[in-house]
Amino acid sequence: MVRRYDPDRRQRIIDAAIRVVGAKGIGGLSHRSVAAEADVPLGSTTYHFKTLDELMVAALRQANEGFAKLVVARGALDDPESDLAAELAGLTGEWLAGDRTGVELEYELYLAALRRPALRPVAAEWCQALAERVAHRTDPVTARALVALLDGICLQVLLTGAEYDEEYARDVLARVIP
Amino acid sequence: MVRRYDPDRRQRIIDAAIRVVGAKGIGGLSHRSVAAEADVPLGSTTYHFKTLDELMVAALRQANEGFAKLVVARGALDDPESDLAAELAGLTGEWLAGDRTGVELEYELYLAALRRPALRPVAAEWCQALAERVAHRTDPVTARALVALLDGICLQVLLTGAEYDEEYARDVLARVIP
DNA sequence: TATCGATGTGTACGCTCGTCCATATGGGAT
DNA sequence: ATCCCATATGGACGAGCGTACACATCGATA
Repeated sequence: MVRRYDPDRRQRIIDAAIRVVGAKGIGGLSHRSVAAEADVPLGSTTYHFKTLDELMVAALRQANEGFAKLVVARGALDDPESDLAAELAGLTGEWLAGDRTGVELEYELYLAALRRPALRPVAAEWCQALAERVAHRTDPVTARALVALLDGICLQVLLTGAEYDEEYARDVLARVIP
Repeated sequence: MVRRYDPDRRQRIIDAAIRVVGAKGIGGLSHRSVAAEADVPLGSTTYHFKTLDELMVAALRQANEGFAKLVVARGALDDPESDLAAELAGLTGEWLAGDRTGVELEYELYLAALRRPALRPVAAEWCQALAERVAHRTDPVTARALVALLDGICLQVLLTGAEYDEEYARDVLARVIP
């Protein structure tokens, strides 16, 4: 009963949900775990998000924006003269080098989307947004392939625990570009 | 109390687990759901598989063999004169065209392994087995890239619900091969 | 045939979960 | 100043869960 008026409650719940997914995975996401992480009563999470899907969509959509911000902040893909393969490889390297939470969360989204139709649009948004951005520098078919290859490379890194090899990534990405 | 002696009990439980994962996803896998699917009492699943991880590993490892069988049955990747990109694209097409259960299960495994260390080796087995097989026809670096690209393409198909475009796959795969 | 260990069975415990709801509160519209 | 409704709260409910355990059964071995 400490905080009866809390205008940012909803946002804080979303932030807490992202932390929970980062720490315990999507499987660990529950109204209760989020409520505890956000330090709000259970009823508060169920009030703002009637269903778990609703909460997941909100959290993962916000997480997507995090990656988009990295792209913009890096100014990547803007310079038409730059080496596209190197840009993508570097961008991915930066992404993987930073807080892995965001990366893992992104691919957990993929997993969840396979089974939860509610998440499909969010997953589609993410890869389409990147593909469209890349398409400015090449043709749509190549852009799609580049995104697919990057997905595969990231997955291999996450699954095998191997170091991300930026040079390797740049090399094989370059092969895809006609 | 119908069947007191049941030598194939363990195998039937594994088969049931695969069906459960196919139908409800890894999240729907539980001792109870598998017991119901296999038509055995709860205690039977906990007897043969002390933990859920143990059951999942057994089920997913068996599922992996399914794909390997497809590769062998098709005789793919054997003829050194054939078009490697076309072989891979065709193999993937056949895989995606058949019972989607196996495909979805494979990627659920992939992504579940992100959070469950027990599954990492099984996931690694799968992609390494394919990569090694492909490596017979090209160099290891290229093989790894081909597998990554295939993973990305499959994910895009599964997530967007789009048709698998074998021609497109063959094209971009060919670009990766030096 | 007697015995033993592997296998099968049923149940119970304690936990977390999603969901729902009656009630309290207070900011903003009137 | 008053009232209304969005917001906040805490608890209750039933379901499903993993796990553990005592007991039953049976094949194999001695």
